[in-house]
Amino acid sequence: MNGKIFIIEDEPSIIQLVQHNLEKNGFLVSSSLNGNDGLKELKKFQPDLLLLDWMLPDLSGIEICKNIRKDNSFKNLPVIMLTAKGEEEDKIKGLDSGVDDYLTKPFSFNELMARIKAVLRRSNPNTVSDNLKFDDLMLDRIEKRVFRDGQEIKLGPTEFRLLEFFLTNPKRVYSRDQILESVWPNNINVESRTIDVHIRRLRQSVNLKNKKELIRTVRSSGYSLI
Amino acid sequence: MNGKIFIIEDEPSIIQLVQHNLEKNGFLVSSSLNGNDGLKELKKFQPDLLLLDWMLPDLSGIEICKNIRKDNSFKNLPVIMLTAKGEEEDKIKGLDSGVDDYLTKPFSFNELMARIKAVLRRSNPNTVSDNLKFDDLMLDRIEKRVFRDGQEIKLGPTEFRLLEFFLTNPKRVYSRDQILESVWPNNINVESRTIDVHIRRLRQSVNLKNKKELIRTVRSSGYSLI
DNA sequence: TTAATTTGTAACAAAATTGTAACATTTAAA
DNA sequence: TTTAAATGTTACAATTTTGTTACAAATTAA
Repeated sequence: MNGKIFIIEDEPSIIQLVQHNLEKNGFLVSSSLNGNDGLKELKKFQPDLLLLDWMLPDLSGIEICKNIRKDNSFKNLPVIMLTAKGEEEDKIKGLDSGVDDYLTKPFSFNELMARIKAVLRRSNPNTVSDNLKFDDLMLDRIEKRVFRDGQEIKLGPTEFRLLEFFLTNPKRVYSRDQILESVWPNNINVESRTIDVHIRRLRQSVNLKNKKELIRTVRSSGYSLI
Repeated sequence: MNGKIFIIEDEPSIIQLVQHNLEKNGFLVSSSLNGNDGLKELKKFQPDLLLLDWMLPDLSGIEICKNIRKDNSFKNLPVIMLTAKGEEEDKIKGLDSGVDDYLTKPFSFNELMARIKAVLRRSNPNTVSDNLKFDDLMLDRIEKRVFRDGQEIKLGPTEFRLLEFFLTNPKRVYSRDQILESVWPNNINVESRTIDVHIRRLRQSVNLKNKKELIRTVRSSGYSLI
């Protein structure tokens, strides 16, 4: 993941949280606490996407947005609007003014990330890559392929989902219940021991010869990547 | 303002000035005058941030920084590097080596304070990671791992829970009944002497050679960390 | 359709963990 | 000092947890 994201938001704690997490995800981030500063900084920063708060101390998000659209170099800058609860009735107005998406506070970072990806994929596919990497392992979510050390590994559907799940939080230990919930369809019921068998299958595929073990067993707790 | 800050800097007058002012601002501060001492003290002190001089009599700031990053319990310790004038061209190198920010001497205390705040603000959301620390011991609840002095210690499930329990209130003495209630599943019944055996096992794992005893026996009362 | 792949479970093997008893050592009190 | 209580230590059998394999049912591809 790469690309530049600019944030105009007057709540420092939100900026902090979002900025930190976006940076962890590989984005370059800059921000302003009010509209006028934001408009100036924006030109310097030349972002690929703008996160814009609805309510700002000086200008409203809408005004900023209209302002931006007047500027030729920002005609196509994607904007995601952040609105506080209770401003919902204005959503349509927001979308009319050239906003690409909106998000109601409070929101989870995952939600935000999903929107950002979706918008960026439309406007600038280069900035989004859905590859999960860990150690010498690489999982391509789009093409549904897995490589270790550059060499492709063939996985069955369940093994793929299992590995994908672990890769979203490598090193973290997941219980069998957590794994079941996240990797198996919501309605289906399988024995928790079934996981052990799939872990075994995943291990067999992933542990190419002369490669170190990738899946750690944590007795009485579950499994994790390592 | 609170938190612990460690300083490695060979100029006593700078240490004095900075330490005094930081303490006035509510920080707990400790320091060393050279790299080797610093690395040792660091482990004992478990700071939330490190101020690191670039030029030291023994190791360079860069070397120390690399050294620190190798240690699992310090992977995310924020570091602010202090460089003397004329070393500016090395700034990028400094940032590459895992430094979070730098400051060129001479600097005003206000400047330093602003950087510290900024860095801590960024790293603090990270500090919510479920790590329990005590002395040179670190327990990662997410990854289910324990480190002493940076070195991993393998524990069985019960030993892990036992240590986790003690770490939530280190130094506090717990009776065998309290330990039983909190560490063992609610329905199960075991002899209170069983705890002694598990304490013994925990001690054996945790007391790496040449390390001081971590678990204290309080006769007729129970056990605690120390 | 047939063939191939994938999936869940049972059954057994292997390994790790656990509780307890028995004995040793330390500590505090008499 | 002697004695009793508390704790340390060790060994071991029972139990729990996980690894592994085989196989039939279900699903998908050919």
